[in-house]
Amino acid sequence: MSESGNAQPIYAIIATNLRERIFAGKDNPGDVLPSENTLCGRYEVSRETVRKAFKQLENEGLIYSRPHLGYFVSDPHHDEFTLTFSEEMENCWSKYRDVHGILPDEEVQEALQIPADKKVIEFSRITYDGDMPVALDIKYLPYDRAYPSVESEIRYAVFPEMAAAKVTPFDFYTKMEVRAVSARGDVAEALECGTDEPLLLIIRRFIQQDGTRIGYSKHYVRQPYGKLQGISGYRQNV
Amino acid sequence: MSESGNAQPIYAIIATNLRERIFAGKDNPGDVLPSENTLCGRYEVSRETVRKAFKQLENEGLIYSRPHLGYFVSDPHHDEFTLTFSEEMENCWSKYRDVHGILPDEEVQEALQIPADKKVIEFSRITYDGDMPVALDIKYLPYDRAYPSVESEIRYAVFPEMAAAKVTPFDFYTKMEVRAVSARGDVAEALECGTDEPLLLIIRRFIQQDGTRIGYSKHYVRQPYGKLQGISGYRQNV
DNA sequence: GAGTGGTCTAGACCACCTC
DNA sequence: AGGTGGTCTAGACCACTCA
Repeated sequence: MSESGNAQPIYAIIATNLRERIFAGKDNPGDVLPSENTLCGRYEVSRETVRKAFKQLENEGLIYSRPHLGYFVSDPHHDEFTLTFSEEMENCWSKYRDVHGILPDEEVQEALQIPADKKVIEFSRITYDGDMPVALDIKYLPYDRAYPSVESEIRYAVFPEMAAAKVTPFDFYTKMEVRAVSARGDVAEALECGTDEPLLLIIRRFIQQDGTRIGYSKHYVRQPYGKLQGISGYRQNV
Repeated sequence: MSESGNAQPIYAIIATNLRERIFAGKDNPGDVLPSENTLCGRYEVSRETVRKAFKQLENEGLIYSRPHLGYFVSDPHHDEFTLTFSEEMENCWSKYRDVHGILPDEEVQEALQIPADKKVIEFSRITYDGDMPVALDIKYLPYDRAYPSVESEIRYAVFPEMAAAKVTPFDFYTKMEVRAVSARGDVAEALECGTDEPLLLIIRRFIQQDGTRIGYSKHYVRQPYGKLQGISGYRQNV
């Protein structure tokens, strides 16, 4: 909030003025805003400068334009959250307990969209806080893709990097799913916790832009570790 | 200037060309892109047109600009997910079982940032699939704020709308937190489920832009209901 | 000093909408 | 026909970086 002189460009000032009206509730979702030419006159600036202000608000999600009609205030998306999830946990260390080729069960066949006779590599990794296991991560990758040949390389890699090894950085995206499950069988054993302890299960599917499945991961986390936090709505940061 | 039904504006063509190079891995994160003037010459267009192409890619998150240095390819954010969460569940109905003023316990005091002697309103709502309870939602609102006076209005409202009743649509945002918990005591009773059944707990804090707390909500969901799904990375939609 | 991106202007033509 | 936003031009000055 440091505005001693006038360091701000004109379009930013116009954008701020419009934004403040929306925040104050003077312009509400669905309302039409002043036209470009109106603001040109009001601020005595060129049209491109006004357009830059509108474009900025549009990028912030506050307004949208309907060609030939005008600019309108958007509906806020209070149900849409942004959150960060990473396998890496602070102050924790992890080790692979198992890396080997297997034939996929039905779940993995579906996730990687491969037939039952196509081998996959299964990576199983446990993360520890001190000597207490807090997370179990099981990954599946199609076998025919050439992953780093040296197994030692693989042992320390986490998933986005593993996927990125064979595709270009922007050529894949990830779908995630969050569930609550009880620790059971293998999982309870690996995490050295009681059956019925509630775990967060984060499932990820790594998908190439052309639809090809390049990875599947199940991440079990004991609580309160691996807390997922997100945020939604417009945050004033401009 | 190529014919053959070219509906796309020039800046979009330039953006597409740059984007395709990035997707193909010809330009990688950290790489510098051609300068504005270089592209002006290459495409024989004005500088503002080239700038529009760069601006679009910047808004897509593919590139960023460093003034006086150039445009660079971004690092992809494969750990950042977008997900949607709403109290409303498909094919389900819900009813409030309790709405009353109480004195906040420590947890609610912290969440709403109010003193122990400040009353809050507690709303407790259960969502059913048929006759089976699948979600319990408990909300807390500061008492001094004038919420819809008619209690019957409140009974059918969900949270973003309730908050929006007293603040303008863009004047608040939401922080969420996801945990796995076991059904216990009141919660198990309300959901008519066994103790130790794993539940997803979604906590939301509704915060005004000036920092004022306007709501706190705990949402317990039996599995596999209320599955949270998200997506990350660049999706080709252009 | 040459090159870069950031801002801004004063025009222009277009397609589409509403009156 | 007059208003709207979408695109585009050919200039301009600035502040900054780098060699």
